[in-house]
Amino acid sequence: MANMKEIARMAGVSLGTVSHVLNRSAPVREPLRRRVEEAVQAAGYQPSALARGLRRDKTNMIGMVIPDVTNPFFPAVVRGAEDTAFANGYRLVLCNTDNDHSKELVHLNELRTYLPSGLIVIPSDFSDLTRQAESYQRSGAAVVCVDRLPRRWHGDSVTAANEQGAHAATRYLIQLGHRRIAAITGPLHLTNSEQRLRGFRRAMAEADLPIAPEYLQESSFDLAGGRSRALLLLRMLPRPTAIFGGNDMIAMGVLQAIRELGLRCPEDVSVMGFDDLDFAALINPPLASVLQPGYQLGATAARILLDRVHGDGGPARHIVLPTELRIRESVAPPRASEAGAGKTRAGGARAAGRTTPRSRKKQ
Amino acid sequence: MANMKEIARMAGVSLGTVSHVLNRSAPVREPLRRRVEEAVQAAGYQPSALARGLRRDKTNMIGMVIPDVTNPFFPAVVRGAEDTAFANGYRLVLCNTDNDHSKELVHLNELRTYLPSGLIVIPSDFSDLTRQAESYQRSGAAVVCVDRLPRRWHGDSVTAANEQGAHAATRYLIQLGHRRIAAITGPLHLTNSEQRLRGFRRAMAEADLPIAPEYLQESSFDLAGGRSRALLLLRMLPRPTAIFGGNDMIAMGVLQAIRELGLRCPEDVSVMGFDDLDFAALINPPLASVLQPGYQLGATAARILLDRVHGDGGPARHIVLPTELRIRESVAPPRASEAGAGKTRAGGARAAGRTTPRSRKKQ
DNA sequence: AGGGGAGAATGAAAGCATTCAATCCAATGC
DNA sequence: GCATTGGATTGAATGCTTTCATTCTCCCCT
Repeated sequence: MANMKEIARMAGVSLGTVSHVLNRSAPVREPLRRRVEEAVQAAGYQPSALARGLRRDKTNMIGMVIPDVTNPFFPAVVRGAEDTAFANGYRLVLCNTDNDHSKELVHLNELRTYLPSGLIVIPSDFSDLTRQAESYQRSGAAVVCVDRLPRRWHGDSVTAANEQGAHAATRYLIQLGHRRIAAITGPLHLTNSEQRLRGFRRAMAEADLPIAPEYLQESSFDLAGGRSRALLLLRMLPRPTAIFGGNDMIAMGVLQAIRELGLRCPEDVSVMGFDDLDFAALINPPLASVLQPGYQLGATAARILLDRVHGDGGPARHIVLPTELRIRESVAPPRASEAGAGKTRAGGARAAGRTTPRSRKKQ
Repeated sequence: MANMKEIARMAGVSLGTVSHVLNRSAPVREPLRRRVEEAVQAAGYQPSALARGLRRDKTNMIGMVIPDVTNPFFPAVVRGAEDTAFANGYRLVLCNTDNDHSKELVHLNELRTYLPSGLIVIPSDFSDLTRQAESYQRSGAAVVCVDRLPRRWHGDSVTAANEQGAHAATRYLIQLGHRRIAAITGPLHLTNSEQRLRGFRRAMAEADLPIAPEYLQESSFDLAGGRSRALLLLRMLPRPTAIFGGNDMIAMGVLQAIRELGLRCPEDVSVMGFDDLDFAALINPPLASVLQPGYQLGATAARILLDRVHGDGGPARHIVLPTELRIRESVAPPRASEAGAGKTRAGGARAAGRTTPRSRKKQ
């Protein structure tokens, strides 16, 4: 492919002029500009992204570092980021960390050599991002943190309203009449898990409901963890009438455990998830959940990053996107014999969440 | 960050020597080599990927062009490719085309300016990849096609055994005693859809079963399409006793339609999917499906690409990875009154597929 | 008509690593 | 002991674009 010198020769102008036409970095008078544009057309010339990046000390790449694309929640975040980046001429380099902070470190170090404009990171467990980000920022690259934060993070971040979401979900269960509500949280060293737990606790406290310590189980964010903790919970006496899962995978595990024990959802146990993954509405019974706007999370992170690239030097922004309760058939009032004494039967609760159909997958 | 000249100065050697130490491109005697390595350490030096790529006319990036990460089948492919690429020092630039060939074209053109080592592409509808790939290959970049092929594709490819998979699935339904089997295919301009249909037809032909034309429905690869086609099929008289979906999303739509009409699966209608997405085993009833090795698809594509980069100039490779039947509760023999006259009740059929638990998601 | 100045165009330098032809050295062979 | 050979080392050239100091034009004003 032709290079810029070639174009300059063809158009009979200097290198600088070609560059100025290409980048609008200086006014170029009509006749020259036209000649350059025609030469570019004729040669099918495209500037080398490498040479450009080398010279400018910055490329239009954005490093996207996430635990695992294969995890059903993350693709939406990636897609949101990619769309926004793409629309602005930026490209995403995708890195999976498997939640391993040493693998994350490798990616972070490697990525630097490409001089990306910035990084969008969903931190791994025990991430060292805070320190790494400093060196990026020193070299003018922006770093935005998404979904969960590493310890001591003070930079830009975009997260979901985990606490509110969990609070609303728990409150809904309480309004339905549940009193013995258990929770299976995700790993509590993750800020999002911890926030969800806090929301759960707050709702329970506000209703003056005690939380039996054994009703609080910590699990990994997966189906197996949810299932095993649910098996424990479901065998306790008295048995909880509702279980709040730290995410939808956990909730799926709960549903599985319920089936295995010959119990029924929602008749015997109500189940609430978190994330509202696509399949939540599709399973049987449809899973009530707290919608987390994955796409928006990614898109917003990219937006902030681009603002930084374009010179926004303001203080760190901490965007918290609203969550939304999606009520579905996996939650129902407890059996009459179980209903909280004196509690009304969730008169207004039904209005708290609406079920909106979602489906737009194509292959 | 320091550059190579700096390192050369620190180590008291020439630029060339530093380069040779870094790339093992020529032997360097111990004392010098040590001095260079120490200088690299001390300065925390990392070569600039941009300068390197510029000089070598090739970077260690791989363009990964897919329809949509958000589509549940693709993340596994991406992950397979990323793992293999990463293990060999390559990085993935992710591009979503939304199945739009003009968007694909934009990506393909843009990507070129990064001088990637190659491209892994799941072609969009009506992709112009065949032509684009030529120009890549001329410049020494490899292009590998995955999952489906654009028209007239003669380059490297990695696909699943779509025909065999569909054949095995259909044969299984037949062996269960079904005779009126309908199929809802994906878009038939996609090679994978078409191959699955061919497998379906072959199995039916081999059993001397006719296929009523109205039992063959074409749909988009999504839930809505599957649902609407299923509603048509389920209202036909005689009603099919089994429906084979072109992928799992379509099959999900079928299940939904069945429920809506007050029918039951598998008692009234058996349902078979294709892909074996993670949720297939988790829904109710668990969905029988044809496992497509998404991760392997991606990993193999990356493997081939790397071989090409390392100089494999052999003829185009067309890898076809085996699919595997996953029998689950969504399929069962038809009601006794429906069973094909003279057909045995699928004695050996049960052995044809085994259900293996799969779950390893973490967040 | 001459001087000044704004705007346009130029081209060399910079940014960084790789490669190759040339040089250097030591050891081997005769 | 000298020439030859092969391996080790060097440094200039290269790839491509952006930037900036400089030069050039042309117009306006006095």
